[in-house]
Formats: sequence, C-alpha cells, structure tokens
Amino acid sequence: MPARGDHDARREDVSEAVWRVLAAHGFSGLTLRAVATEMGASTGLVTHYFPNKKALVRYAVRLADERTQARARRRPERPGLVALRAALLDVLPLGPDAVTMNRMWVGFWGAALADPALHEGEAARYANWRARLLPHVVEAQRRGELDSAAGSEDLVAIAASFTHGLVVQVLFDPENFPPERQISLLDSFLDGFSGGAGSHGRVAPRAPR
Amino acid sequence: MPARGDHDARREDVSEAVWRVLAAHGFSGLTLRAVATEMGASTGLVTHYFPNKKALVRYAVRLADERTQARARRRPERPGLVALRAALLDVLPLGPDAVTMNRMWVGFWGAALADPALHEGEAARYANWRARLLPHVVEAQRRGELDSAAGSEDLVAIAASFTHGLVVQVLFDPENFPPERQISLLDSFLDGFSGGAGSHGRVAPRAPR
DNA sequence: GATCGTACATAACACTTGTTATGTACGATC
DNA sequence: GATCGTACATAACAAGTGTTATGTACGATC
Repeated sequence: MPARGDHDARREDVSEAVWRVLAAHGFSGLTLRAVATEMGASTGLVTHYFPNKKALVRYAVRLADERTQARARRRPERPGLVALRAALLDVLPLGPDAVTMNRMWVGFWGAALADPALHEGEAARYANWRARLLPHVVEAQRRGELDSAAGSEDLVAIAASFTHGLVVQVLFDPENFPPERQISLLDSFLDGFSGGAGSHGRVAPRAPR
Repeated sequence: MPARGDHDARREDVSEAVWRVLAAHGFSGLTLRAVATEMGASTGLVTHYFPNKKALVRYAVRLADERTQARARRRPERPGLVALRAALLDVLPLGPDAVTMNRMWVGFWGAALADPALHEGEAARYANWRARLLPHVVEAQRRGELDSAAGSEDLVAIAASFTHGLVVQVLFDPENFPPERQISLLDSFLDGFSGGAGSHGRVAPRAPR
C-alpha cells in the first residue's frame, strides 16, 4: 500500500498538469481529458484523486500559490528596497517556468472574475501578496530609499499594479520585453519612487545575469 | 428591405451582448445560447449575422477596441502630462460601464493567450495603445513635466503596466479601490515620475467628481 | 494462497456545445 | 396580389463535456 505521501504527491502531479493545460489552452480548454492526456493517463486517474472539476481547480490554484509563496519565503533577503525589488522580480516572467505560471494565472483571472468562489480566493491572494510586500516598502521608506510622499499601502498597490500589468504585456509581446528589459523597466519604475531626486542613478544593482 | 446600416447595427447589438456575457460569465461561459438569451433572442439571430463563433468574437472584440479609441480621440486634450493622465484615467474602471468593459477585456486575455489569432490581435492592440500614449509622454518630457531619466518608450510601457495592473486589482477588490482611490493612485504614480523632486505636490488637478 | 482495498483504465450516461437545416412571417418588387 | 429575398425562430445533429459506473491488475494482509 502506498504511503500517504504518495497520494498527495499524485494530487500535485495532477495539479501541475492543470497548470500546463491552463497555460497552453486557457480556462475554456481546461477539460478533464486534456489534463489526463497531459499526464499521459486517463480521466479515471483524475476522477480518482478529485471528486469533481471544481475541487481540482481549487486545489491546483491553491497549490500554485503556496509554491510561489514558499519560494519567496526561502530566500533570505536584505531588507528595504533590495528586498522589494527581489520580491517583484520573483513575479516577472523571466524564464520559461515563470512564463508558464504567469500564463496560467492570467488565464485563471477570467474564470475567477466570473465564479464567486474563485473570485474570493483570488482577492484574498492579492491582499496576501500586498501584505507580504508591505514591510519591504515600509522599511525602504524608513531608510529613505523610497519616497514617503505616498502612503505605504498606496505604494504597495502601485508596485503590485505595475508588476502584474507588466506581466500581461510581456506575455502578449515577449519579443518586445526580453528579461533584460523587464528588469530595466522594473528598475526605472523603482527609480521613480526612490526619494527626492528622481534621477540620481540606480538604487539597486543590476541583476548579475 | 432594411438599410445596410440596420444590418451593421444589429451586428453591433450582438457584439454588445457578447461583451456583457463575457464580463459576467467569462470566456468559458460565452456560448451562442448565452449571447442569444442575453439579447432576448434565439441562436438563429446570432448565426444569421455571423458565420461562426470565431468570427463573432473577433468582431465583438474589434468593435470594443474601436469604440474605446473613438471615445479617446474625441476629447480635445491639453498636451503633455494632462493628456497622459486623461488617457490613463479613461481606461480605469471608474464607472459601471467601464467595469463591464474591463471585466470583458480581462476575461478575454486568457482566451487570447491560448488562441494564436486572438493573441496576435491583442498584441497589436497593446502596441497601438502604447503608440497613442507615446506622444503625450514625449511632450510631457519636453515640457519637463515628466522625468527624462527613463526613455519615452520605457515610460509608456511603465505607465501602461501600472494602469492595467491597477485595473485587475480593482476588479478583484472593488471595495478596496473606489474611484477616488484609483485616481489618487494614478496621481501618486505620475507624481513619482514628474521631474526631479518627487514630492512637490500634484502636477495634475484632481478630477472634479 | 485466498481476500481485500487501492489505483487506476474503460465505458457509458445525460447534457451542452457549435453548426446546419428547415420553417415561416413579412415587407419590398413586379 | 403573386413572388421573392430577408430576418429571424425552431429543431435536429454530431462532437465534446463532467460525472458515474464497472472492470481489473496488484501489492498488502491474514
């Protein structure tokens, strides 16, 4: 008899297939059969691990969010603006995996707007994301690395807006937004809010790559 | 025999129903029957005016974009930062109609990412939007209303990112982002890029309402 | 080694989908 | 006023959907 962990591991395998299908075919292309063939299995496997489609989607999305959060938490960051920059960089579609995940999130937004339960979950995730960004902004403001003209909560909302809006533009026009430009745009954005004089040079070092 | 204009007018009626269905139920809820009942008609009407679903979606999305552009073009704007602010304000979900249209756009993004034809169209619309914002940014920089540290194209991309990212957050959490806060966030954002000193007060007057 | 529960595959179900065909009211044309 | 094309409604169709039922291989348990 397989251990309990195997069961959960299988559910995560299915969830990852959901991510890929969602990223490739959008929410309207997310069918149990598509998920099954994505895994090279049958729909029987999917229905064996999830009671219905709604539960499958809920689990897959929640898992995606948990993975993202875990990855962000793991990195020991220097506080303040550097940490904020790292947290935002972490979201951008700078590599193939990040592209897939962002495609899945954007594809999910449309469905979440229409379904009350998914909507609530997504709103909570947004609030959670902002709450995790907030201490970095506060610390950056305390250090004078970020302008204090705007309130911390507002600055967080602005930074989150910029980042996700950039994600959408990147996904639709990847050739116009290669990783280097994404990073440079983020730095220009942060530059705008880095204290009094807006043009005193970059406050954060360029990414090594 | 009805005039040619009636035929086109009917196609626009159908398109508007598509917008509402898309905003309410997302792309996966966009069915010919849903569109028909949204109009209080039968699917026969829809199929009479459009050869297939793909053509219907294409037409509806293109019409939505044309309407938006026409509205933006009509307003005679003062040049520079004021014009940029007005153009961005025009996109935000400040009223019920704008909320509906933005919900439809976000719902459409997911489908556009998955379908090559729709993807191309959406990428073109983004490029077009940036091209229309560009002269305002250039003029604002020339006047010294906007920081010239960042390139004009980059500033446009940053402004577009911020605006659409804010749209998404507003749609998911409207109570946290009432119209006044949306406007104040936009002004804070623009403030960050308004020349040397970042905190010399608002560069653009608050909206009257 | 018989029993049994788990982990699937396979198949069938009712339902919804886009599409197509058919029917029909009705104003314009001769 | 007969004819005709337009503007739909109604209905039928095959294909695809989520869900449920059934079959079955197989390692663990006694």
